[in-house]
Amino acid sequence: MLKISELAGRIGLSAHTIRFYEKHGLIEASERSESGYRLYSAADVNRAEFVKTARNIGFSLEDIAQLLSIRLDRLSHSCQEVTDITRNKLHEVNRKMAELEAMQKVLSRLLDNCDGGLENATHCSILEVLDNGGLATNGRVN
Amino acid sequence: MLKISELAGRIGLSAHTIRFYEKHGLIEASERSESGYRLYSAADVNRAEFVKTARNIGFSLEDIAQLLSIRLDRLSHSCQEVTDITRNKLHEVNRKMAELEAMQKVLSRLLDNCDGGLENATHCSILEVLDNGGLATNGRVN
DNA sequence: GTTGACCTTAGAGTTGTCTCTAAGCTTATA
DNA sequence: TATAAGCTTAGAGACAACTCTAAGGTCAAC
Repeated sequence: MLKISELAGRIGLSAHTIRFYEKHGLIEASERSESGYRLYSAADVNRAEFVKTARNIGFSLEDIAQLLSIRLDRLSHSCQEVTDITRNKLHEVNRKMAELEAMQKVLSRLLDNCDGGLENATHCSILEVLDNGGLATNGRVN
Repeated sequence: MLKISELAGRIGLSAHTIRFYEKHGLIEASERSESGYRLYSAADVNRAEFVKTARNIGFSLEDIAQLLSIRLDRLSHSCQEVTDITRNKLHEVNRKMAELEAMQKVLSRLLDNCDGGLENATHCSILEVLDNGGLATNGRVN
């Protein structure tokens, strides 16, 4: 049985975070010592590692809570429920990527058109674009 | 002179948000009516539009505050200061994109390897991967 | 037996960007 | 003149995922 900081070291989370996850139902200690310390069994460690892996992949704590409840009772849940969660996450990631790509393009273009020298900013092309409502080439930025 | 909701309609922000931006020094009303209503001049509107455009591009409110102070006194600031802000933002965007791309790859691969059928989740390959610490092909995921 | 590392709890603070509420005054319309 | 829409303020609440604090109990080593 591991104490909280041992578990923390093992999976690469702080003890604070582990308690935080516990409060949100993600990780639990199946026992307590006489003095009240959390004690983690091998199964607890596995569960915590599951949480950490899912977190690393990018699942939200809420996603992970759902995944855990499926994991806990695989017979009552379909494989589809798992792929749904995963697919939703992928869609979310794709949406954010598209946003970031748009930002990336605009920022790159702003930088391309501006020499960025040490002269004063009177004729800074970036400020001009911002003043004029955005880049105007293929449809407005905003 | 425009009242707050007129400005709001014009630039596509809520009056709430405009007051919020004011509190953070981004937008200001150069006058008040006798009854205390905010009144926005053409210059105020330009400034608000600048803020909106910069926000649309993805600059943070803090970035925008800096850009505004440069815009307000272009002679005392260099063009480089503007490009620095822009370049930092671009780097931040690139960093986030890389993270999202990693997530995208993992999620896609998880979905590829799982049929997602209505059968129960006993042999769900996604849960298995999560249980085993991530995808194992070219270096660990986590 | 004392030091210092570790554990406990409840709860507050952080970050960024809003979003909303309450309580009350002003303005426009019918 | 009544009513509705719009304005004011200070301040609270929302969201996600931590992160930290205070005040105190426990444990191992020297």
